[in-house]
Amino acid sequence: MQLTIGKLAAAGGVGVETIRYYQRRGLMGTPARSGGDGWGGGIRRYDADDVRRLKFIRSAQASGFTLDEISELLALESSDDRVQVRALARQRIEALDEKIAQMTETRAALARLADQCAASDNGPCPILAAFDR
Amino acid sequence: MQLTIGKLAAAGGVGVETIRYYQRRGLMGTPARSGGDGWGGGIRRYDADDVRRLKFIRSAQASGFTLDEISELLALESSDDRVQVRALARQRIEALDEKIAQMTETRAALARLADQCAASDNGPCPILAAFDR
DNA sequence: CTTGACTCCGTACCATAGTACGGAAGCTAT
DNA sequence: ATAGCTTCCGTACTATGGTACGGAGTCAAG
Repeated sequence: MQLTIGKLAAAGGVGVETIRYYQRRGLMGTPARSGGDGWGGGIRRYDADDVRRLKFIRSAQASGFTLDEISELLALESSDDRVQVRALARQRIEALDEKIAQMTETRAALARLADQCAASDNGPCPILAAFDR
Repeated sequence: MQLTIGKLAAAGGVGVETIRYYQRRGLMGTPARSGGDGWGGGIRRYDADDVRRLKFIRSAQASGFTLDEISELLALESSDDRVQVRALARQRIEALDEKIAQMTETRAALARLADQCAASDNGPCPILAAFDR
């Protein structure tokens, strides 16, 4: 499978400029522009690994990791330091657990708000009160 | 309870500049600078409601809402439109549920990674593979 | 009644994560 | 072989959420 940057971007659901931005940030490599003969020349070609890498970046990002944190994670891909990898993974799991807990709390507060707002029929809905624990 | 902006900021765990930024954004009001006589004059005073509002902003923010979304939520505080309030609350709950699900998935992938990395003893840890569903 | 901390306000600057622009060169279908 | 889409690359601009700065005014304590 050989992809142009446009196809890669489409496969990952991002814009071409985003790929180029990730390359500048060092999150993705820039493949050699496979020279004049046979196939391609002047234009860079991407493969399934690049698609996987891109999808990884997007899902990590959707989970609240910054690009710097994702870089760190990706750097371990080519490292042999299993201790480091496990440590970082656990650290990130903890961070996620905290965020999930926070979100779950906010979710409960919003549910409370909707309930209280459905219950009474006069006066404004107690939005701030719903968040007072 | 009468607070200066500095105390309010401390109570909410933010910097003074952050409060002023929220005021500019319309997330918090700027109380009148209670004039020359009796108490205060030239300096604005805040109260417990402001602290509550500030804490609300911080927790909504920690749950991934943008300041614009928080504005929208806060605008309902003084509104009588219960239908609107409930609709918005439910919409936000759905958004949170999606984010929580995404994070839970990423958490599982990271746990998989830590496991696999602990299991085998040679070669690099399969970071990207751990995210291949 | 002065000193030193805090407030007020405008304006400028910062990091993060892109998005847009524009010219030159490459590729593809007719 | 040429029109027309893509790629390549540098540079510039955007939005979000602050943070910093500087000068003037205010307040509480000694």
